Amino acid sequence: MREIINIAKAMSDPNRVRVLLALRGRELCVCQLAELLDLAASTVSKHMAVLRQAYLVDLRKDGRWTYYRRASQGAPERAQAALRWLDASIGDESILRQDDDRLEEILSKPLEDSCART
Amino acid sequence: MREIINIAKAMSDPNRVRVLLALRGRELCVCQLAELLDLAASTVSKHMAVLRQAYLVDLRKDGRWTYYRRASQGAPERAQAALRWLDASIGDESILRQDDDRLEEILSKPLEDSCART
DNA sequence: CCTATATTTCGCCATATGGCGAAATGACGA
DNA sequence: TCGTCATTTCGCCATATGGCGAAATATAGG
Repeated sequence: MREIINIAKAMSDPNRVRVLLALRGRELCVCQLAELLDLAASTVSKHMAVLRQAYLVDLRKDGRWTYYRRASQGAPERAQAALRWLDASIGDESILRQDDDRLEEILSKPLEDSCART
Repeated sequence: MREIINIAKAMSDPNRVRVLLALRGRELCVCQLAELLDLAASTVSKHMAVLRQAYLVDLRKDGRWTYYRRASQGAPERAQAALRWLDASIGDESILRQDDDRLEEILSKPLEDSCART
């Protein structure tokens, strides 16, 4: 029950859903996510902790950077199934298309442009 | 997106999850649910409005009573899929077994015993 | 019409949540 | 060792949420 609630809570915020969708097929670091969502890094960090507690994302630390990616095979089936549900249920919305465009731009430039942008 | 969020929010409260599980294969009226959860009827009513807005439950009015049941075929696929996810993901927990027992008892007695219990 | 009763709506309160900036932490490179 | 920078943690604020009881609504039955 606790796990179900954690997953549902994690998915009940628009910014966290946008993160999960942005992480389809790639990993992103906190400052890239912060730029995408236009939120403070501390806020993104808090969101990622919620997603992690639900086992929806995993992290990989590389030097100063923390890269988040979607939960993999090792994750509880509940969490994997929730991600499949999200992917199957999400519609075609302008904000998501905007995120896709924005992401492409973010990924095409050096990391320093996303981080260190005070 | 809005719909995804509504569904996730609806499933992010323990009492609402208990309701959804109690409604597997049957319909229940507000006072039966209130007795099961040991909550005020007004609180249950509010919970049911949240579930309804997410298209997870439907209602049928019969005289003074309002019976709620799980969303049927007519409901959005997103909602049906969410219920399937819940059923598949929920574990075997003592509170749920207690609910099952409690429900059996509630259903075995006349409706008046659940309602009008001021 | 009047009463009883099931439900919903309305106010209210306590707690949870999401946002920020500042401070703490950890790693890199000089 | 020191400074820089990405991230997290902390403290704060505004709003959302879940709970209740009282009042409003709706229906059954005198």
